Amino acid sequence: MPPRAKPRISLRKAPQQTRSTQLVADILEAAIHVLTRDSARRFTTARVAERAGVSVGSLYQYFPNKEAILFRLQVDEWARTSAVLRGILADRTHPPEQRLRTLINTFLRTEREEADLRAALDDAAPLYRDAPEARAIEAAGHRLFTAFFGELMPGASRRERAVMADLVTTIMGAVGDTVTADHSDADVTRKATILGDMLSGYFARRPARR
Amino acid sequence: MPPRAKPRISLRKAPQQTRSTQLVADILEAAIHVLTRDSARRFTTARVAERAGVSVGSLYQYFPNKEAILFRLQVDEWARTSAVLRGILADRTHPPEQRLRTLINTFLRTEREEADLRAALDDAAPLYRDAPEARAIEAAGHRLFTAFFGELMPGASRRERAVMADLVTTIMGAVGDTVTADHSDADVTRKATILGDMLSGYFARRPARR
DNA sequence: GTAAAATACGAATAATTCGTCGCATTCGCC
DNA sequence: GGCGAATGCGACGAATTATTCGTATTTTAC
Repeated sequence: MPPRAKPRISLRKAPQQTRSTQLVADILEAAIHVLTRDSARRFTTARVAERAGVSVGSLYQYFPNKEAILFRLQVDEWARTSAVLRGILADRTHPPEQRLRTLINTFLRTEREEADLRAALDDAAPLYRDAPEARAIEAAGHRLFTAFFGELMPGASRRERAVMADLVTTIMGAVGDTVTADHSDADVTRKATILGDMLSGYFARRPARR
Repeated sequence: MPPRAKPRISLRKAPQQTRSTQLVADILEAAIHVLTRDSARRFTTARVAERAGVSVGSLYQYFPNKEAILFRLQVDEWARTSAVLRGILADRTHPPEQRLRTLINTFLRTEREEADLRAALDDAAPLYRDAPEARAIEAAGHRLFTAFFGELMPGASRRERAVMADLVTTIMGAVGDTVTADHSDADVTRKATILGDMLSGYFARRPARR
């Protein structure tokens, strides 16, 4: 296979004046609108530009391609979420298990709020997922958990912690994806509780080594 | 919203003569090839037809649209998998917990074998997922587990079992998705063991009622 | 052998798509 | 007020797409 030119996905140039800053903001807002009201399939530069009240040309001034817009939304989303999670995990005034439960609960609630956007972004994922910038985000999430598992799994090897971080990330992400806007508070709590029982139960009784 | 015309996704007409049966088979095989070698994004009726050594027109004789091909692949895949799982769960000569562990192990190994196709089908999912025929498959999987959980969670309400079936289906699916072709046997076993510990541990110590 | 049904073909069509380019307008600053 | 840089415009080119339809070929039934 020929060494494919990886598509750039970062901003083409940074907006300098206020009007262009606003323009970028408008585009992102419009992008969310198109993505959720229409669908990932109908996510089109023309549609986004029109909704934003901006011309396609202007859009391409700041975003090198369609994928870059999606990626930017994903970055912003992850920034919001990870800030919250990081705060919970770092709060050493509570024992690790409790922090884990709080994290699950908070995470699921966050996911419910952004359910529509998340679902659409997931559908569009194949478009931006392969970019190197996207990998960096995954890695960041992974590190977040791996560090925390140092507390939950005393004596575990780095490799063991990494495997667990992998698994927990996967599980939480998947369960988070099932939480839609029409889940009631009780539904979310139920799922969070079960998941909390499952994980903390596992950590408590974890076989010494295998 | 106008009552959208749902896209048909079933076969347009059944092949009758042997040559047409072969043609459909060729198309499906070619579809797998295109999906895995290329990608969901490049999955095109023209490309599939060319690879199958068949004309586009012939393709449309039997498949009403592109989505129908993808859906058919998904149906076949699920038929293979569910048959195996059903067999494991139904074998009452082993205790439920052991069956659960066997199921997880077998499932993950199955997933590894078909990893490429599965990943591509997942990417293409937005195209066929919303069809009513597709919902039926999900429901079938759900019933499979709900029934089994009657054994694992004696005394649990139907609703409780349904929630668990939901959760377990989600978790297994997600973990299965992480298993790629380059996972070693040891890797798969490790994941299966952890998942088995987690789930069966939970079932064993499940709080009486909440 | 022949007629009808089934099957196969593939060029043509109609829609969409992304991304660019040359030019017009506005801003920041002296 | 005026000048260069930043910004904004939107028609347009080039490419890809799904799907149809009129016609040609093959099979089946009698």
